[in-house]
Parts: sequence; structure tokens; C-alpha cells
Amino acid sequence: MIRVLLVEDDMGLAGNIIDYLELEDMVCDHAANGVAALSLIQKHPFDVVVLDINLPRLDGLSVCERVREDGNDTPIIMLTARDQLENKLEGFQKGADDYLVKPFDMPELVARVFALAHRRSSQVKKLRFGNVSLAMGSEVVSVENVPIKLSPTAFTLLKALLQQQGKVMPRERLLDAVWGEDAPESNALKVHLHNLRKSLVQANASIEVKAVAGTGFCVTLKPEQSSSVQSTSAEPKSTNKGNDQW
Amino acid sequence: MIRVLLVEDDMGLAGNIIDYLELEDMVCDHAANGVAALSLIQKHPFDVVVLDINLPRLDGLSVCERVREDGNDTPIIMLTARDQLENKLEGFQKGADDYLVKPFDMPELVARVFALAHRRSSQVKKLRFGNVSLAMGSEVVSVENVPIKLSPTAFTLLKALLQQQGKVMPRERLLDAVWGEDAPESNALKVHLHNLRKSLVQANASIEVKAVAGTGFCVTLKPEQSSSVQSTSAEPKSTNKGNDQW
DNA sequence: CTCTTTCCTTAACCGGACCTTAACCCTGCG
DNA sequence: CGCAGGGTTAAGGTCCGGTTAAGGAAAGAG
Repeated sequence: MIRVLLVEDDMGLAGNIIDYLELEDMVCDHAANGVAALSLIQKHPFDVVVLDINLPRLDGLSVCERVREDGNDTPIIMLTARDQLENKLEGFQKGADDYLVKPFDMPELVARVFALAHRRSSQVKKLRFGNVSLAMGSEVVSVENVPIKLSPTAFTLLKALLQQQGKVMPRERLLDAVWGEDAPESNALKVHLHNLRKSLVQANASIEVKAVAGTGFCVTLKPEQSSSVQSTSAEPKSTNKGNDQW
Repeated sequence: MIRVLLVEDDMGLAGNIIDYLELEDMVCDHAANGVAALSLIQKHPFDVVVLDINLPRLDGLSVCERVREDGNDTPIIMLTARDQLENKLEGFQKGADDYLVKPFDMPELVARVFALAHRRSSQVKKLRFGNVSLAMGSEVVSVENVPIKLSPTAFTLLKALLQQQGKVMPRERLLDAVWGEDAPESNALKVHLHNLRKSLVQANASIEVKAVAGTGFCVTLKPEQSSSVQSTSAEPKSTNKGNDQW
């Protein structure tokens, strides 16, 4: 859910924009002058501020400047009727993130708001399966949004498996994904898989890694476990063996 | 110093742009087709990518998409002669950060490159994290508004880490931030990190610097050392999996 | 000009995380 | 029973980050 602050004194246009943004499931707040805008920004966290330059009481450029001086880096889109280049440059110089010239197409505003709002949560792809999510950029795996720790190799393994979206990954492909050309000749893969599985159950993940006889491995949703959540102590391991169809 | 990758097959225009960007002290790399661009992006960290949509071998939209799928969130500015709105929308949807329609004014391109490259740095004049704040102008770091003393290198380190907003900073990027091209070959980084950490705990900062596996470092809020610690069940010598989050 | 201070670099060492290896276990199947 | 395929566990070694101390350069004070 994206929270937007629109700062625009032309009430007609403002209403129009708000309607549009709310159609996209954004939550809009509105200010009609610079002073009000500033105090709202200082008080509430917004994902994006859409800021007209021509404003009563305190112009948009000054608002932007003051916000930055506060150490606030909320993304700001400048809006103006004036199309002069120097105006744009000044806007950027004051710390604006984007600039749009009126009149503009609503879908473009929406797109730019999205682009800025999502930058922080980053538009980077995430892999999900059950309650597990893996962020490609930050090399972090989370269960129920709580980050867990995995060794680099276990992470690579999980990523490779997750990328298969539940399909079977041939053993050979897995080896290649982790070690490239020269894989160790021992049973290192088994060990790393074991560690990965251990980490997953420890984190209460709702997925598990299954072996498919003779071919490879895949991730699947767990059959549903009702047992309590307590961590610690190594319970008798699931001597999982019912893994054969085929 | 800003590193830009320009992806443009029109060599005349490309040269023109590069000249302009280099006037602004940016370091430009260039690719003339999508495949080359992709491999450069994967191999080398850039601050901004300026990406034409019409490219031989692999079009700009696809390049952008692939980059995002790799978990790479390098800012991307799309460039195109086509001015159709839908084209813009598609660009944003693939993960572009900005969009510029040819022909454009060079200063505007420069401004947008700056805006994207500097989003986390020069735009904001103060960086905060926990009870630590860093004023960009005065080169002063404060904890709870009390200024503390840091060596120049420690300051640079902290600034670089703070600019990442808690995200992981690859080791190489850190080296680059402090020493530029020629980093010392010894373990100087480790030592400076150590000094920085020492200063931070000494000042009672609520943040700390953490190492991430084989990749880099990041700042995190301290785990909170409250008195209530009822970790009940005897966890005998677990291999510290219960990692404090960040 | 010299003494002092600050800070950067380098090297050596420690300890833990991580990977590899190998031996052993369990189950299903012929 | 013996074999095959996977699972489990523990030992050893390597690599990497953390720590510490010494030496030297640069900047400032007297």
C-alpha cells in the first residue's frame, strides 16, 4: 500500500489526481500550500510526495529544499506548468527525484509514483514459496518476514531450487548451480542439502526439500504440521522416507 | 565519482552523450547492443545505466527485465525515440527508474543521472540511523546529538555504510568508496572497520556494523540489550544459528 | 627545525564459520 | 543377504573476519 502526499493548490486538478491515484489503491493525503505540506511531511512518513512548484505561502522548491535539509529522503516528484529547462534543473538540484510537466497523462504520473515508491522496497525480484521468501539482491532469506541465516552454499542451493518453482531440479543441474564446472566429487551436495533442510525446519518454514529417486530434488509445501513451535532441542528427526513415487 | 553505463547503438549520439557526461566528471562505459550491456552490468557495478530501448540483439526492455531478475537494482534510465505513453509504462513496469524521450536536452539527462546516482548521498544533508546522525556538510557524526570524533577514514566508512540504508554493501564497493581506484592491499579495511566499531560502542551508538558472509558489510540496529532474558530451554552449544536479525 | 600528535598502513595471530571428506545408517528391492 | 540411493553425523582443514601492536607519514605546535 502506497501512501502519497499531493501538494497542489488547484483544487480541481488536485481532486482529479487524487481520484486517479486512489483508483490504483494508493492512499492520498493532500495539502494546498507549502507550509502545510512541510509540516505534514515532517510528521508522517509518505512513500512519495507529488509537489507542485507554484504554491501559496512557500513554493515547492523551498519545500523540497527544507525537507532535504531535515535529512528526509522521501522521494519527491516535482510538478509544474513551466516547462523551462532551468526550472527542471533547479528542481533536481534542490533534491527532487523526478519532474513532470503539466499537462501530463495520468497514467504516466501513476507510473512514476510507482517507480519511486517501489525503489525502496526495490523492484528487485523476490522468490516465494510457502512462507519463505528469498530476495535476490540482498542475499537474504526470510521466513514469515523474519530473516534467517544460511551459509552461502545453502543459500545458493535454495535459490536454485526456488527458481524451479517446485519443479524437479536434476542433480546435475544443482551441482552446476553451486559449483559450476568443478564440483567436489564427494557427497558434499548431500551434506549441504542436509544443512539447508535443518535450517528450514529450525526456522519453521512451510516448505521442504524432497528427493526424487534417481533424478534430482525439488521444493514442496509441507504436508501440514500442527506441532508446536518451540525451537531448540533436536527432536527426533523426521526420518522422511515416503518419498518415492515412480 | 559516478560510473555510468551508456547503452546506445547510434554511435554518433553515444559519443555526444559520453562527451557531455564526462564533462560532469562522470566515468562512462559504453555498450552498443543489449547482450554486451547485460554482461557488463552483471560484471561491473554502475551507479546508473542509461539504456536505449531500440537495440540490436536484445532490446532495452528485456535488458532491464533481466537485470531486475538477477536481483540487481542499479538505477536505470530508459531512452527512446518513441514517445508513446504505453512504451513508457512498459518501461516502468520492467523496473526502469526513469524515462527520457529523444530528443532531450543534455542538461536534463545529466540532471536525471545525478538524481538517480545521488539519491542516497548528496541529495540529503543528514543521514540518520538509530541514534546516530551524520551531517554531510560539516563532516560531523553525532550520537544523541552529541558530536563524537572519528578519524577521516572511519568517517568515510560510516558515511558509505549509512548511505546504503541498512542494505549490504559489497566489500569491493566499500574499498572503492574509501580509497577509489587504488586500495591498499593489506587488511587496512578490517582495521578501520575495527576502529569505527570501537568508536561507535564507545559513544553508545545504537547501531553496529555487521559482516555478511563472503560479500560485504552493513549497519544494523543493535539487538537491544534489555534485562529481560528468559531464554529458558537449555540450548546446549547450538551453533549460534539463532542469529540476531537485522 | 624539532617535537608531538594523529592517523594510516602493515603484519602477525586468533578464532570461528564454512566446506569437504569419509564413514556409517536406514530403507527398498532383487 | 547384498546392493543402491539417499540421509546423518563428526572430524579436519581452509578461509575470512576480528584483534592487536608496531612503524612511518603527515600535520600542527612550540
